Amino acid sequence: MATTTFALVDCNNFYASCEKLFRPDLKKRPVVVLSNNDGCVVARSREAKALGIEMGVPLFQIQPLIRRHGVVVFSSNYALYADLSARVMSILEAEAPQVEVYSIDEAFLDLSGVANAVALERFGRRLRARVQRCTGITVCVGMAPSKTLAKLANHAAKRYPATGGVVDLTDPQRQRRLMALRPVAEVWGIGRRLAQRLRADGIDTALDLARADPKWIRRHYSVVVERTVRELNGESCLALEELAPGKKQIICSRSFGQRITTFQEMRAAICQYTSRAAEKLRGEQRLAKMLTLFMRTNRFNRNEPQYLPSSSAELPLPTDDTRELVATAIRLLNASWRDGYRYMKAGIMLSDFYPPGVYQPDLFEHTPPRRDARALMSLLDTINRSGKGSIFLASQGTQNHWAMKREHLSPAYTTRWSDLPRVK
DNA sequence: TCTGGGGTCCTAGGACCC
DNA sequence: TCTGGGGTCCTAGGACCC
Repeated sequence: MATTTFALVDCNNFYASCEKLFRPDLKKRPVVVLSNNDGCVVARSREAKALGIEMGVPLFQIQPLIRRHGVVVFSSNYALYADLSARVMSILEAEAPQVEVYSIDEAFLDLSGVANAVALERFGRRLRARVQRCTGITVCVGMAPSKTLAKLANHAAKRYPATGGVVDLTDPQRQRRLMALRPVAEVWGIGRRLAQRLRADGIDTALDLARADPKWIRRHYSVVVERTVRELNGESCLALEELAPGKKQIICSRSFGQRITTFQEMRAAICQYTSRAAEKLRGEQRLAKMLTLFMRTNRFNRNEPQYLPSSSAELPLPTDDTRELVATAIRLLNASWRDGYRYMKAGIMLSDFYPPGVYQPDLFEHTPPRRDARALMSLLDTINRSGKGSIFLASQGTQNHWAMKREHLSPAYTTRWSDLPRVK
């Protein structure tokens, strides 16, 4: 049997690179991209990393650094990143027979067809050059017999410039040499908590983990960590998944640009989130039977009274009708709202999904579905997708001063005609 | 003053059934 | 009055990922 070879292709500093793409003047400048609400740093260019700006750090904590070094700051512009991501992925799909799009900036490839090490390395370099030429985005490529090792190979490709951004880790000797150098926390699937426990057990490097007894690991940790051990030893336990499995839940939640203190504002926000979630649900072609609502005060402020209610309701029948879902959300809100708190964040979650037409109601559930619902909802989605304007329920409100803060937003260079970059 | 959003999987414990 | 053991389903919480 031929062994499998996976490649992990990962875009370098993806969001920051996207922003730089249309601003050649920023080529050598440190650039950071912020989370929603301009809260935290979620992407840094190479120059920004060199300044010691950490992933996830709140913006206000690095203001002095930003001023001192002239760091250029962007709000996140998902329309831009999603569009560039699609371009990168389409190139990968043209070059490899099987591709799993793992996230917005990375994909696993099945390279089992590529015969030997020389060919693998050449394949990686060609792929990298092609993505660079066609999109302007730089990627790194790691190749190995399991996904976990391919991840590790990719890290090495990023960390060691001498590799030219491509690492073939199919050779077991080479795997061990690299694993001896890398801390266990860098292994895919080992987060902060597990790394801490593993270190207490004397497992410091990736190689220490690879050499641990899988049975012992299973007993003291979990089947997940056991699988990681096997993967580090070149045994592929995680298959390539070309078709994304259907979602099991849909969440729509946001922190507010300004704290919410009134019921009216909260109701408008909840209506908006629920409408958006219903839209996503219809996009998945599913009906939901369960809706959960949650609200949060600011957990970072210890001097403030805290309130974090969360409640769920079952719909009489699975539905994707915005009006029914909004009515249910409002019912939950009425029950859990308390005056006197400064709410920082709220959200709703849809779960317990059914494909249309299969749900078997019992004898006593006979609320007839609204007959016009299907047509109305699909009309709503068509209009809102057309880009010519949008329609929404009046309850969503029109004056949302709590809306998301995006003070450093770049233009929609690739998805809006009026924002097309001009060449002078 | 200012701290993201959207997901998945596993496990332990309780309820319930035979 | 004595009072088992095993299976399944559900949920909450924890851990991880990007």
